[in-house]
Amino acid sequence: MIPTIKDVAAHAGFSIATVSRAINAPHTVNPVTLDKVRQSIDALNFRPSPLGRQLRGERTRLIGVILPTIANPVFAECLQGIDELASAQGYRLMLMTTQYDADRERHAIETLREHRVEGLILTVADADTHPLLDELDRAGLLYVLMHNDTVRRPSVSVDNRLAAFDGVRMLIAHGHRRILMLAGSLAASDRARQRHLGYAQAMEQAGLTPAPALEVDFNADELSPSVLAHLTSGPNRPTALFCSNDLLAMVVMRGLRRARLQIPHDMSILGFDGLAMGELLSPPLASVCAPNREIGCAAWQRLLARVTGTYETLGETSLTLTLPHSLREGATIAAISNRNENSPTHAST
Amino acid sequence: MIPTIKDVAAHAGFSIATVSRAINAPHTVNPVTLDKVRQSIDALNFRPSPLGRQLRGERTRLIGVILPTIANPVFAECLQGIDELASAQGYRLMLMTTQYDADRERHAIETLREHRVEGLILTVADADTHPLLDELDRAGLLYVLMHNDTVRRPSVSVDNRLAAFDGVRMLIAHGHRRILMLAGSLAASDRARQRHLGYAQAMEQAGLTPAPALEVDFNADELSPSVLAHLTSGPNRPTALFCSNDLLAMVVMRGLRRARLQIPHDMSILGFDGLAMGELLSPPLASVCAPNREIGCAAWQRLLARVTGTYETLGETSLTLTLPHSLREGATIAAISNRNENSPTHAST
DNA sequence: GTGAAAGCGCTAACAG
DNA sequence: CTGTTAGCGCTTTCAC
Repeated sequence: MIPTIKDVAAHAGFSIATVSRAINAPHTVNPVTLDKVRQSIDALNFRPSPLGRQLRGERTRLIGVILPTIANPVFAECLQGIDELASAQGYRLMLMTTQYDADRERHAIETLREHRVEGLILTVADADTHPLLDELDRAGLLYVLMHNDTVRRPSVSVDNRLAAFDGVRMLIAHGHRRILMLAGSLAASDRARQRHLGYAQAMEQAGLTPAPALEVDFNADELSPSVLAHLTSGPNRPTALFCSNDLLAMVVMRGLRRARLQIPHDMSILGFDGLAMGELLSPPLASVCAPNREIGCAAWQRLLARVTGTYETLGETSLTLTLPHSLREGATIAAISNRNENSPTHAST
Repeated sequence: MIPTIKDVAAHAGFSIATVSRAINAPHTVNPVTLDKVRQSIDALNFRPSPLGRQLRGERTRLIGVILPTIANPVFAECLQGIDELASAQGYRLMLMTTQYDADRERHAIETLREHRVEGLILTVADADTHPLLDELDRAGLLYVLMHNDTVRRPSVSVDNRLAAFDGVRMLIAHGHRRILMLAGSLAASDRARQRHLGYAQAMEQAGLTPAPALEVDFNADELSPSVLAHLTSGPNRPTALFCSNDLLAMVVMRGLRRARLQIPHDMSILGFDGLAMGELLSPPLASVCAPNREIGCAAWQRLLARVTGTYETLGETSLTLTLPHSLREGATIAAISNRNENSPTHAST
């Protein structure tokens, strides 16, 4: 059905070796022959099978991508960056998602290794303590992490601690003093830790007391009563929330609205990620922005450099690449004045 | 580096054939032998190379997925559905995006064919007139379309015409009479056409005059002056907008807000797609909802059924599968009363 | 400049 | 029950 090199050889009246050469080393074959072979190739619409090549020990031009989920646009944005460069450079992507599940991560890596991917671009929960990454190191399978905040492994990320620090300082600059950090419930990720660290440092620098991150169930329709109590009751209720990612911020905002709190009047919100979509919200979501697409692109470039052995020419010495973050001052942050901070709308209705 | 079946054979002291049998037909080999072989497999951490199998003419267990983009969550949601079933059933996904570009579509299909994918799941702009799909038919490469609205080719979709019809009737039921449809600028897609048809039918059935779809530049930060003029000026300005997809609706809403229009007070908005994210917006986006994830799942099932030749057992006779749509009555739609519909906020300020 | 042949990892006859 | 062998599509010596 699909023509093979044999069919071309037969059609052109030459051996398969000549056809192969015509494809891979045109200058080594007689121009007349070359022309005939090329005509046969066109006539049969032949494309060499990567399978044959791969088996022969050639490069597979296959890169594995392992992401927690693509439901979160952060990862979709990274993937866009990777995909763009990959397809432009003639590489294929094999995609697997894990939902942060260790079994699925293991399975994904195994599967992709079987397929002889030349390298892996991935995001895991916690890079430093991830046993599978040690295995990859041992097995010599090249990889680059995205968003994982580690200095021990090849990775591309923002400085999560510093970025969170800057974000929370912005909240403080707007007059907020009681600021709480919210995190997803399965959030034992390295970056969530770093972000909390940055939060704590910003608080302490301003003479404020940081609190542990409050865990929020990502998938629930409403905020849990206990969380809601934390956020709304008492004179010590927070005036601003720093959410460990934008999607969480959106979920939290919905929960607050349902509890009749107005944003930003009754509560300011700062997210993290800088989802493109955040700018479309009303009010536009303030966020600590990571250049997600660029992170994908950079991860690709670094992986490819290592795969092709041209890593040194990149002029990079360190294992990790830290891309600059930025702050999006969306309208979900209100400046606060001391006199009205304790009288939320819902209390007065 | 990576162990082959030979290494296992040598390690276990049997022939490669026995090893192969131990893997693929354990019952045909002596239990004692089987045990030894399995120990060697574990010891060497051997996993059979799909390459060898594929080359041998076995099934590749590889499915190609071609999407316009993953920046639009509609497609990300579909992909989630596909991925979930695929990985559960031991298939691998090869993903390529096209941005609706014909060259990239061609290239994606070629590439995936070279890799001997067993089938293709894809979304194109216009399925009926797409020459590449005819080629696939001719070449015997199985595929299933998602979201494309056609009866001529295997596809899974909602009834876009009917869904739009229902959506616009909802707008009419809320008292709207001047309803405009907005579409993305490169929107010569089959589903956009069907959605406009549904819009037009709903309008006519209510004795109203449908207008051609107004094209909006998706990527611009602001709505163009000419579009804005259409939407805001004169006594005949629309009171409701039917946007051909949710992302467009979000862009349009931002544009309207920047023009100082309040939603839904000054303008009601209805989207199409039912993005999960829409419910997180404020106000929650009203939308004609397609079950995107289920569309992905169904496309997978149908493709797999055709690939494995069990299509008949699905009990389906028609080429296309139409999944039910639903209406999400978000707060972006206001009921309208005739007396105030001509005095938008911005005119009175 | 071209062809014959080996071999990549694996499965499937076919022998024994 | 197990081993030998051919061959999947391709590249690459090695002869000619």
